[in-house]
Amino acid sequence: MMRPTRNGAQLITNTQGSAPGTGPQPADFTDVRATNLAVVLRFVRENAPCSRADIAASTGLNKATVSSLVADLIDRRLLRETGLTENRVGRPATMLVLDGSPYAAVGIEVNVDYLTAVAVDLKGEALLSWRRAFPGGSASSGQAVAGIAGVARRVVTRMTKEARQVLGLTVAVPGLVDLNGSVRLAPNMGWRDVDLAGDLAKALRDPGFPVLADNDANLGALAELRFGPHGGVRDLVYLTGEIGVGAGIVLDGRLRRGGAGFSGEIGHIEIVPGGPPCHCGRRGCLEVVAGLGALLDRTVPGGVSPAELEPEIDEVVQRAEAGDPVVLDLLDTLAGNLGRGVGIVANLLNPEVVVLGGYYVKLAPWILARAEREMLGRSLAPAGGGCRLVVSGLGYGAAALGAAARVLDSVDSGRLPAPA
Amino acid sequence: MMRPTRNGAQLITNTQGSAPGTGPQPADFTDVRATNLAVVLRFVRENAPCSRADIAASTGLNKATVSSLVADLIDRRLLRETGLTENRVGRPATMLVLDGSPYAAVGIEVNVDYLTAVAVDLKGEALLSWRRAFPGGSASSGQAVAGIAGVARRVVTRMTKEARQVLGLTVAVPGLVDLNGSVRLAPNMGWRDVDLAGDLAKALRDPGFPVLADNDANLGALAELRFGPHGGVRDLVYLTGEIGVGAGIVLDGRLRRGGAGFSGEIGHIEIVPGGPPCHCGRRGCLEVVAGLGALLDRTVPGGVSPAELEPEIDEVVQRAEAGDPVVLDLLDTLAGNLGRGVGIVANLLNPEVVVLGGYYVKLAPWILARAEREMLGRSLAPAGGGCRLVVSGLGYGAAALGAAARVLDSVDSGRLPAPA
DNA sequence: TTTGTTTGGTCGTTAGACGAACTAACTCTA
DNA sequence: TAGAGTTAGTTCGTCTAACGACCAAACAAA
Repeated sequence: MMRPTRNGAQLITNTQGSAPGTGPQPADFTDVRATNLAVVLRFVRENAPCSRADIAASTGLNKATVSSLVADLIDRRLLRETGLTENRVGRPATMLVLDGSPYAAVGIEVNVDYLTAVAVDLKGEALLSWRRAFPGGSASSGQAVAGIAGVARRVVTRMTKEARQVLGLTVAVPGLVDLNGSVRLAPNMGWRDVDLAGDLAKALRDPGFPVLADNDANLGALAELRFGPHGGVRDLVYLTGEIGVGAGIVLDGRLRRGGAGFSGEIGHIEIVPGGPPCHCGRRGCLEVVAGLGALLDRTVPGGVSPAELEPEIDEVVQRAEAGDPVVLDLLDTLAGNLGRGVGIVANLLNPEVVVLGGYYVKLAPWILARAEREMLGRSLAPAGGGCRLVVSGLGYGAAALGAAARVLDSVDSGRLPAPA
Repeated sequence: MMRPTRNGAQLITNTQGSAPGTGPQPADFTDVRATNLAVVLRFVRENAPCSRADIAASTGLNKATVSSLVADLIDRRLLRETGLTENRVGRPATMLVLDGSPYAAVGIEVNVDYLTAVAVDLKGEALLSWRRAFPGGSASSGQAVAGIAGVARRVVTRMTKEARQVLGLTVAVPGLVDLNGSVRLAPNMGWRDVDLAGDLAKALRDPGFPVLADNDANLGALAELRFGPHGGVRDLVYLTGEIGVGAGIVLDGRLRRGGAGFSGEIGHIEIVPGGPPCHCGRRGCLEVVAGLGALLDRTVPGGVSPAELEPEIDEVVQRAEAGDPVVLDLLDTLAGNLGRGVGIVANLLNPEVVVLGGYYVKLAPWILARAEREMLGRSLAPAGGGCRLVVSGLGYGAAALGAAARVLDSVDSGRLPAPA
């Protein structure tokens, strides 16, 4: 019998952020139930299709308990029985899968020039993926919120038409977002102190599901954790590669936002003292020596316009492919500077993986190796403390996907929809 | 009635590190009990003396439950009733306090030139504090382990004479310590791949209590969290100020060690590109531009010997007090570089507090203000995202104290001693 | 003394995990 | 084709431990 060891002391802890200073909350039976429901749900997510017996064997829960938990989850329409049975000796098992049809999790990513909306089902499979131009940089924050609300409403009605209940909506923003979902500073958007989560909830008039906002890098990290090929990784850092550079930090399996929610601002760490000026007022920030703005400023005549970012990057890629020495040299320098930033992360946080996202993905063939060398050479721990530098496979919508993942995470953490 | 709100979803999670890849463990009643015992224990620690009724009112636990939990904790000799009653209307309360007499938590800090051993009771009050010369830098690791074991044995027999049961022993080491308590690299000690926790447990021959090892900066952070004046802070970074500089990172109330346990190696982040060479083979590391070695190299003729660190620092302090412009200038430069390092931490992790420990404490009058200015000027978030730079009040034994705190933490997390 | 207030304990209830026994449904073997 | 063996899932009783209600004890104030 391969009963898994339960390693001693466990504590019941708040999964959602609790008020600071509040001690750990006591536990009662409903917490046990919620915990075990979440355990079963996550197990099925990772091992579907599987039988009740599989769950009992792997989690260590009693068979009877598993049956009860599964019945509860089926009541809540989170799981579904498939008629399928395995073809082995003994009584055939009724297999369980996540029920993909009744629910949707919605994520929206806003940026200077575009807006991405995605909806996924419980399994994480895409139900909808929109990308449209969005004057985030030029509109007032009020107009922007109205625009986001409009898109959100259309997504919700679409989901409702498909008979899906929306479990939640999260918005990803490139900027400082506090723990209440209020945008405190988004330089590229020109926002300051915009209560995005609150205003959006108001604009949606009691939507019946939680509305959250978070930093795009944080949500990118969540997307990698859930949808990326990083099985079992609990310490991961995601780097956005847009005009700005931000980091999403996952340690011990959860996003770490810092005291005010402003962690991950790697873009304004000084990498080259006395280097080129940054719009933040300082010099030599990672963003200006390893961000895309700097690269394009020097390769594209006439400077960068956010709306033209995509074709401009493509031009850089083409010139790199053609062997243009100027571009190759610029990319190599960028890679070196990026590697120095990654080295700082590796030394300070010792993650298992650092994932490069955004436009870094397209540039990876020319920057990944150099940046990784640089990181390894700067890490005190041998072999970088086991840190790998990899490229995201999620494409541009990573933050939007992560915003949807944020909703699924809260379900996985025990916020289950009520039974029918 | 001021019943505290329990905010919805809670999950039972492993408090001790679980095997990577292992999903969250399911919960049962014993977990609820362990959680609530720990809640009561912590409440009494923070609010002693207090009555059962106080506990029930503040934690939200039922009075009957509190009575049962308290009885259990008294059985385990963790709590004690004092005859004291409050002089108010109504029936007088029997007050509860932590029982300081039956247990001891032991922490040992080894360093290049000295060794510190402390023992504290459940309340965190010092029972013993030894500091002695220790040839950590020159002895072989085997000899060092034997020496540490000798000290540990003497501490344990001393505690046994006082009729105290030792709850655990933790050793703080300046270097990379993996999650199993094995020292992978300690340059200043000349150690590599020394299974300190294991070897020490062997040398103590089945001591009957857990033996752990961890990085000195990590444990310094724990000491600040428990014994420092940072009430309710959940995001804190501690910086050691020895020959090397290390960081201990606490996020969301717990130490974050990274994937392999090597987080916090801030000392070898490049602060001054092309700066002075570091013993690690690179240049311009924080350690050489903001560490004490660099300072002393330039103020004390003939270089630094670890054994003479203390008097040499004192000399620097005297010269600074006397207004020596050379020393003041060096200190200002050091403070600037240190502030750049702290700025990196503030941008990346957004802690509420960064605590300067070790010899930085003595130098604080000349470095704190400049370093904080530098940090604030480099933080993207307004006002440093709320980050404060402060000086430790714990003195040199911080890591040893933190090592003992590590033991108390494991008690607070539910690893209670068995009832008599 | 009486009345009110607070403490802390007892008792019965309840949620929910667990273990054992049982039934169901299949494959394999003789 | 008839067991025998094997695995799946359910039922039922047990047990742990939190909870709510009630109660006695012990004091202050009137």
